[in-house]
Amino acid sequence: MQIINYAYLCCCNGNINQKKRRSAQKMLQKLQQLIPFEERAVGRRVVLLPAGKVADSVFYIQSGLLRESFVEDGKDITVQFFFEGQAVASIESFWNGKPSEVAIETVEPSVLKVFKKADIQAYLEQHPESGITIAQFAYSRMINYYHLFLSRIKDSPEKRYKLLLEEYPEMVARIPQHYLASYLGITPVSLSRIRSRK
Amino acid sequence: MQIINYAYLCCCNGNINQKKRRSAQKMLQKLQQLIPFEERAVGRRVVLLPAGKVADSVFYIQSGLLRESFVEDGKDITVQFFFEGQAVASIESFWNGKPSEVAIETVEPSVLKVFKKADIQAYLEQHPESGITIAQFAYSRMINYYHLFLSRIKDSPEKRYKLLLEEYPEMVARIPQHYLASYLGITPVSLSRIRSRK
DNA sequence: TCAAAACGATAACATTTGTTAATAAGTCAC
DNA sequence: GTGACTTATTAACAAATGTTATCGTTTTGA
Repeated sequence: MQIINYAYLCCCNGNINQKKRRSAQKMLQKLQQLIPFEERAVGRRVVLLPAGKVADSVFYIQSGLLRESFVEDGKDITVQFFFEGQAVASIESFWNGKPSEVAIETVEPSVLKVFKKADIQAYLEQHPESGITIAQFAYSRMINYYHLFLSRIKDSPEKRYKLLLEEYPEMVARIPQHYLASYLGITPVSLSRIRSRK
Repeated sequence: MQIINYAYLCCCNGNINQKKRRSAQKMLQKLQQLIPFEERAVGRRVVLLPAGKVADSVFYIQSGLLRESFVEDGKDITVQFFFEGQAVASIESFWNGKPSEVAIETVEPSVLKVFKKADIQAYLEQHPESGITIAQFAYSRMINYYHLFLSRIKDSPEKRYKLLLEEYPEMVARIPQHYLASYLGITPVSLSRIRSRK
């Protein structure tokens, strides 16, 4: 059971539906009794993990809104958003111990539960079946990025905005437009135009 | 050792450098002594796995050139190319047993070694340490898609073409231009223009 | 070998997005 | 509250790409 928990802890980021999110939250509640964590309240626009730093924590979002981003040619690009009930880490950095290519920061003031890598590792060592855990985690993350990838290359920015509006209206309503634009791969000006032409 | 082999069998797709490819090929040679396979010679434009079908094979490319693609709004979009010495499967379908979102087909006439899922599973069952194997496989695939994803959202089509020309000139030389265009996310007409203006 | 198909270049025009700038409304911190 | 900053809209123009079509050339497959 803990195996699934951990898979969810690290996997349930990305745009997931209500059912999946509730399921993941249940799992994460149990997990919080197994691995120690520290609660942390932060304001908006606080950088939790700067690009270039090695990730040593997983952030569970009690309340608030986070985003994963990077800067290329002076442009700020948003990769994903994360909401309450989800868990976030710069996964490649977290597992490799390499500097993160992406930054993680708050969009809104947030309350987080911070799990340290050392504590997670200690837990995994006590549970040898964690081999399956890691596989599930890595696999789910792969699927997540795969779908993000496909959505970017399949559709025009305009179509992607419309799909987002249909499927995740709460995202569109809540996320500042210039972040949404960088997530859609366009400029804020262009997003404003798309919105205005119906 | 077999663990790493299998990881490579499934991971060494994507644009990898010469060193990595040689290493992977060595691994795959050993692997061919462990898991039964069938050799298959096919012409160009042969669909090995149609979109919608469940993947039950991994294709090792003895010679030739394959591509992974899907059709959206009547447009044919190339996700990745695969060359000799690489192994290919529609990974999500292969592991989930779900219908594949993508098709796999030959670009050039190719000679393939076909490993059946049942044979791979039988091998994994005989080697309980395969837990690590699957993790490595899934993780590597994730990194692969992650970087494909980042390259798509970071750079303009023109910049991506130039980078491809610098890093993988053999790809540009060998792959028909209209496939390259769909890989870069543009029309053949637009690629032709980019090439002509320098 | 030869007809059909595939491929790539080019042109003309439409559409979309980027860029820069001005403006107005909203928010935050003091 | 108030001034500074942030955010979103709109306009005008530039740049890039899409769309459609034509035209040689090459390749393919029978």
